[in-house]
Amino acid sequence: MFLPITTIRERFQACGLRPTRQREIIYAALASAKSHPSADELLDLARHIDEELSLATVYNTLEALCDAGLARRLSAAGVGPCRFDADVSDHAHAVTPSGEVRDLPHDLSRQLLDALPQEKLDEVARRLGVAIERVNLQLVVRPDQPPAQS
Amino acid sequence: MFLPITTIRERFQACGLRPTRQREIIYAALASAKSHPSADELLDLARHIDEELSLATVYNTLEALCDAGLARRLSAAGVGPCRFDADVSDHAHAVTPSGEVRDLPHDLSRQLLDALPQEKLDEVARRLGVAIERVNLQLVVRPDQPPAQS
DNA sequence: GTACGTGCAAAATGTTTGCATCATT
DNA sequence: AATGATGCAAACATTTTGCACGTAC
Repeated sequence: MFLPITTIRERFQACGLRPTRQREIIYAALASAKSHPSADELLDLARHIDEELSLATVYNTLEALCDAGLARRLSAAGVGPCRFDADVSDHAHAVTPSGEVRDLPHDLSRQLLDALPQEKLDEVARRLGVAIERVNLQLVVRPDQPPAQS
Repeated sequence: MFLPITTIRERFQACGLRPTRQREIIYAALASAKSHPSADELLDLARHIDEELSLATVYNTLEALCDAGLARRLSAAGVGPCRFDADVSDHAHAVTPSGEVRDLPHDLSRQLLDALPQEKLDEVARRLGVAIERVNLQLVVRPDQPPAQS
């Protein structure tokens, strides 16, 4: 469930991040969360372990993690608070109108992302005069099952 | 440059939106903007025409437009204010780390989106138990830098 | 006339910052 | 010891809301 503390420290060291207790707790909580928590939700999770943790530290830590490449900011349809993901591998998301974000099954993420022709991405880069850092694929979805209410 | 007022009114009527002066101005400004303005930027644009327009009306109108399907909310990398787009056709965006959003050339948008295999999207819908409303494709880019040599 | 839209200000929400203190190097 | 992180509160940025008034139907 939780990443071993040694793994966390190795990753921090590799990025030059100081391994403070708070950062370790926040990163462990983010990495173990199946959802993509907001800073606020992450504070709740992390406070199960350290009652004294502050929201400012959560924000500071998330920024440090994103800068270091250990986490990513997710833009959930432009509504609600920003969400975070400790899985920095290329993968696609399903977002609901209400701002929930779920991972796609990893094999499908891969198949969809691999379907994008590299030469077209290169052409975009050339025509816009930019370098493409990564591809962000979101499927905007709505639940199939009607909520038994009229 | 600007949509004819008759076109705007037709669209509003088709959606059941009351054609108020403010809404017409805001929609015309949004539709004519090549960028993807935030509510605040849109207020600046629209105030060239109506000095009295309020930010609350801009937000209310943008929500009405999005609900009516005449505009879309863009999630610009999770930073800064929400951005809006009056082009509701399927197209991809390039987003910079600073939160700027540009359209991809329309032909490339189309080619990239068409490359996603429909049967894989169907499989996602089936496996997640959702309906896919649309596909959101963003290329995270950074301005070109001199090519590195190896 | 009724229902809905507008404008203002205030509130709510989400995020960043200044600063004294504390921990890691 | 020096540098950088934490926690608190206050500031800041963004968006929503309550309400009196105005406008479209």
